[in-house]
Amino acid sequence: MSKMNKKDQIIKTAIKLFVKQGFENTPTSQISKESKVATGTLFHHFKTKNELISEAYLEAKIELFEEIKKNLDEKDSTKIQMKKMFTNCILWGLKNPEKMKFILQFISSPHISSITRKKIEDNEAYFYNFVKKGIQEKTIKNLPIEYILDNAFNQMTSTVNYLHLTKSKDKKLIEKMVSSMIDFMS
Amino acid sequence: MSKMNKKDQIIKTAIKLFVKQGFENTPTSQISKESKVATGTLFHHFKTKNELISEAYLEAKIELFEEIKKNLDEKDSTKIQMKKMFTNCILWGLKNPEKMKFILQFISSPHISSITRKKIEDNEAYFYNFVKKGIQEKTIKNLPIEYILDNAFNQMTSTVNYLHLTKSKDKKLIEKMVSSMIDFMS
Amino acid sequence: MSKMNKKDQIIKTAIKLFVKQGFENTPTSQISKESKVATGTLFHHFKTKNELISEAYLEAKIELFEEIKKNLDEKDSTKIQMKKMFTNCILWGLKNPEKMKFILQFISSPHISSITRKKIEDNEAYFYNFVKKGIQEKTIKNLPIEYILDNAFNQMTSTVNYLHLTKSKDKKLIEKMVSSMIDFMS
Amino acid sequence: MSKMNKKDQIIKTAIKLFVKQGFENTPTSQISKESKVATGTLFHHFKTKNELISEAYLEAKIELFEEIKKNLDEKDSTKIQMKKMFTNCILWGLKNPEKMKFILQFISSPHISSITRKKIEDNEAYFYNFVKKGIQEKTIKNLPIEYILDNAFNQMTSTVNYLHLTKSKDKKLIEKMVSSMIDFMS
DNA sequence: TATGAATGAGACTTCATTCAT
DNA sequence: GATGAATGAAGTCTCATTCAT
Repeated sequence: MSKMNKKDQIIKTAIKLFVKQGFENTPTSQISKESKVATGTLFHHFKTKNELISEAYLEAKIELFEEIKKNLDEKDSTKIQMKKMFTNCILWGLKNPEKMKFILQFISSPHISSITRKKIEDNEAYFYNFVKKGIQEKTIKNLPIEYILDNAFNQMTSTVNYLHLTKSKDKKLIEKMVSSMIDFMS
Repeated sequence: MSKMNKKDQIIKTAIKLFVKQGFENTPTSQISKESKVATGTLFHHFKTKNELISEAYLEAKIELFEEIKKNLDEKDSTKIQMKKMFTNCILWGLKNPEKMKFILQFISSPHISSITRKKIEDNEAYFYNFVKKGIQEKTIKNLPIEYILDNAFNQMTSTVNYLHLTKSKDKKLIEKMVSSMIDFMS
Repeated sequence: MSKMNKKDQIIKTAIKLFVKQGFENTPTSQISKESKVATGTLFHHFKTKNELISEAYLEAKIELFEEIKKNLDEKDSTKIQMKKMFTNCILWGLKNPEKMKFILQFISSPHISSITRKKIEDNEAYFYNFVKKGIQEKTIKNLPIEYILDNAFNQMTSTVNYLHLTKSKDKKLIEKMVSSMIDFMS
Repeated sequence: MSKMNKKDQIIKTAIKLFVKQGFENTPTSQISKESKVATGTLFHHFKTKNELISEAYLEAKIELFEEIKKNLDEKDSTKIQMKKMFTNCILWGLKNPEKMKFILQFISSPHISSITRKKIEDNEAYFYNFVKKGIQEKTIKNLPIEYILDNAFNQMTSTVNYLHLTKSKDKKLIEKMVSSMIDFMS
């Protein structure tokens, strides 16, 4: 048995189930049962189901952010870094297609508390600054930063979606898609 | 007040509420109450809640398709037609932000029946052929057609979303966004 | 089977159970089961358990009021009318000791909605005016009317309680008690 | 701040909350939180929630009894002693409206253990004997002693309640009320 | 076509109490 | 004495859907 405490065990189970079934179709009873804790334990750690959803979402989103930033070298050119980030994201998305959908689902969900949104925005600051610098350098088009970020994420979603649906792992194709996204931005 | 029949009134209310609250958080009872019809009436017109959302989705999507195709001249170049379509879509989205959000929200919803999906695909054929021709002409990048279409729609969503949030009607900005999308595609 | 509709059947059962067990110890599930209706039916007629409690309370209280006013002759002297009312109340209380306790229990309950309180006050107006007239005639002591009414009800409660506990039906004793109350008031 | 120990702090908080919300609507968790002790601490001092209310009730009632007996002079006439007692009670009630309400609310609560009831009865013996003597002397009406005691307490409750609600401190009024109660008894 | 009372499975949440630390 | 995470039975309420009128 892993040495995970009950709260973490609940979050882990919740993510797994939300990803598989969507959160509206995942009763708290199922989460507690599969976490092997009592119903009361879940509500001891999370006042409401929404609070659990928020925390689970935050955890998933932070995982993705960390993944995107992996192996980034600030000495590389903006374009190369962008390429790396897109690729990181797509590869993670292909390995975790359901988690990717899960994150997408939540983007405009009323379940996410404003506190959680704030924490996510803090994590997004890194990307915000990256784009800002790119615009200043003229490597990235002078469009509103929020627009660029949102759009980039949406494009990655389409990409992962397509690759997943067609079960394609064609490296050339992925490269072409990434370069298409870079065309959009620069 | 328009002389809308009960069925249309129900669809209109449903879209409004689904967008505001999400599908799972909108009881049919609320839809019927706000439509000023009896609960039985809703189920008289739509066998199930899923059938209601499927019909609503189909209706919204077809309206959008018609709008995008408006004033298109086949004698124009592919690029000019593309520009017109993007612009048509964005303008419609700005005029109908709720419907646009609704379409976005339910793009990959498990509640939309496969029959409805099939009908939508039939309507999408026009755009599919448009892209196909563009690729043959080499005006559009040689990427999978489904990917291009999905991506294009996602980009328009981001765009409408951004413009709507910032309440911007800046024509120059819209033009830049449209040209960015065209860069992506060509 | 009685020709009572479901709503009335629910109220009747609720009063019976609230009286026997107290309302905090009476689950809505028991009420619906003993009323032979579905859980949903109870909540179709009463939005919340509190709404049911309020209506049940109102019904019991109005029954008592009607009972107190029974056989009253406005041509009688104030004292004779008072005597009749006290006696009516005590006899009803002895016949319905549980209902009497139920009413008492609720007097300052937070479960009773303000709408219900208003309706009860309307019904109490009769007694208010009776006391007012008595004070003007100098048959009743010049003390605040609300005070007199509340006190009178409390005294009747003590009386019913005592008689019930000791299982006494001693007519002489009851008469003495009534005359004691009248002494208090006049 | 007084240097109250945890047990007393719990009782004090419990009384306050029981009066405001009722027994059934006051979770032990709220009591421990507002007392700034852990949940376990509450159950360390009181085996069950019922034991807590029993102890709180006993404590409040004994405090009241002591207060009523204050400054009593056995050489005074029964009437004068009665007057003093009524006045003592009313004044205490006005100073401690919450405790007074608490006592009233739980007079016939099934949650008070029979052991506690027995202890209270022992304390009531003083008043029982006082009334008994009064009846023998013919200063007090020949009615059942328990009835007289219960009724007297109920009347004081009404009185305190009225004075508290109207925020009246009118000495003349209080005197009239006291004399009304004495009329009832003698 | 239209109505709305009736249904009952199942959802979320509460809460007194225990126990290892 | 003091702590607070853990428990799980039981409570209130929701909601898509049906059906007699």
